[in-house]
Amino acid sequence: MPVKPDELEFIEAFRSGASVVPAGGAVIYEQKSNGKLFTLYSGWAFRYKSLSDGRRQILNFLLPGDFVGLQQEFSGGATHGIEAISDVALCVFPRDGLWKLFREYPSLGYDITWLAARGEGMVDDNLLTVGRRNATERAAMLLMHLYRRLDRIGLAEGGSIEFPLNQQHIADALGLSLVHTNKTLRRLQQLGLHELRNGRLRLLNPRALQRIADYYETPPKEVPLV
Amino acid sequence: MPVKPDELEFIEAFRSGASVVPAGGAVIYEQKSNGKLFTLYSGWAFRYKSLSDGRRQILNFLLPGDFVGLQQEFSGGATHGIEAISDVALCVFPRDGLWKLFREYPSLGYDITWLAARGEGMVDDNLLTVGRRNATERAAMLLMHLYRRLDRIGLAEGGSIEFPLNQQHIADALGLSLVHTNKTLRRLQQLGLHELRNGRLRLLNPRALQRIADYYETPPKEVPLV
DNA sequence: CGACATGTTGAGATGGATCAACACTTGTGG
DNA sequence: CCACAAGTGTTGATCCATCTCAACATGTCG
Repeated sequence: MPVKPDELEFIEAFRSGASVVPAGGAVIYEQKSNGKLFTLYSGWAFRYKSLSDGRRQILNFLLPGDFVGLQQEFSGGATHGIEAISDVALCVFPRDGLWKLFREYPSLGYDITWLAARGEGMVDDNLLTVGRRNATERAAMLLMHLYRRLDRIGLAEGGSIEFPLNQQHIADALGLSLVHTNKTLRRLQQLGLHELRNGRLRLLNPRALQRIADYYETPPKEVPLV
Repeated sequence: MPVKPDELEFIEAFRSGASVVPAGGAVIYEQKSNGKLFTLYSGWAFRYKSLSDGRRQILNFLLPGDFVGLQQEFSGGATHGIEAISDVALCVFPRDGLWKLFREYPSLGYDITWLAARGEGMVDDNLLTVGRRNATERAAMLLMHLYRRLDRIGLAEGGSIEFPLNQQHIADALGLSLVHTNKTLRRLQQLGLHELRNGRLRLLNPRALQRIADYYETPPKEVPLV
């Protein structure tokens, strides 16, 4: 979506810098929040929460254009971590400038709210998946969902996308064990529904996948960029 | 939290009216969004999503002071329903006035973003619960969580709260079957951890419940009211 | 009184967890 | 160059938490 020049200027001034986090590194730690807001420029990351005995749940995946950090800002202590999956480039904003942004550029505040609401919508979807879909449906859901998101931001090339997740990531996102995740993915692959090789994902039968997942395309909407 | 008089005035003008929905009624339907935003004045409700074969997942419970409708506003079609549990009183805002609100009263826009982010934080918690906690832990979590929320808004009286949920609601919130939910709650009750009678919930051993759920109090934060 | 929603309990079935190997790749140091 | 450790993916065997099916109890409301 287009941004007005003066807004862009303010964003430039607002941001406190860019930053790069290597694959596997922590963008923010689960315990202590660091007072920052981020926009993801490139690479993959994920938000997660974990229990004290180590069980971990991935809340959602972050792709280029995604905005994060608001929950940290507003929810008291109950917080989440963010970890890079591939090398990641970030635009960093100081959190305490947020109010100034709302006051001086309400349109940007509106966009940020938009992005936050969209993020919540994605977590809603994941909660439905984890709460009510079985393992096969969950896996199909994940593949469809990620492919569509990448496709929508123009990162699908020749019917396949970069796919840097390992099976542990997938298991933690779907609320399944690692072993069962492996067996489930394997089954889908042997049914010829998808192909996962050399870090790229190709959907061989998207129609079947969306039917299994009971997950149908919704009309795309323009997304603002902050 | 205090609201400035002129803000209050704008809110009064902004809202398109109050509304009442009887217990069991739909506030908004899952399929068609109705272009409205709500603040819950009194009563209990819940947001949910369901699969086409009827499996249903409750995303979160809505209590007095909660604000809803943003996800509808921003996410394309993928939407949720809202249903009243007890009789519910609502303050209704027209959705298309939202931009005007951001522009003219950035502080209110900021508050709304706050509330939206807080809502997302709650869904994050539920996703961790459903994805990684077992049945006993989930039930303990739900009881603690709801008790604390009611307590924080001053609706706990004499160590107990109103509790209008039936076991089907609890099952749909926890991602469990109805039967297993019943057995799990029964076990907790027989261990003397809580008491559930005449539509009221009393926590007899909150320390044990929070230990089971691995869910500890976070420092409360002031919440804006819109 | 019967119809209906809700809660309770038992028996049996099963999807997914856990445990245990093993294969393959990559990077590291000797 | 090889030896080795570490990370990742794969597969089989077994276990158990939860689901499903089925029955019955209770209360409410017409």
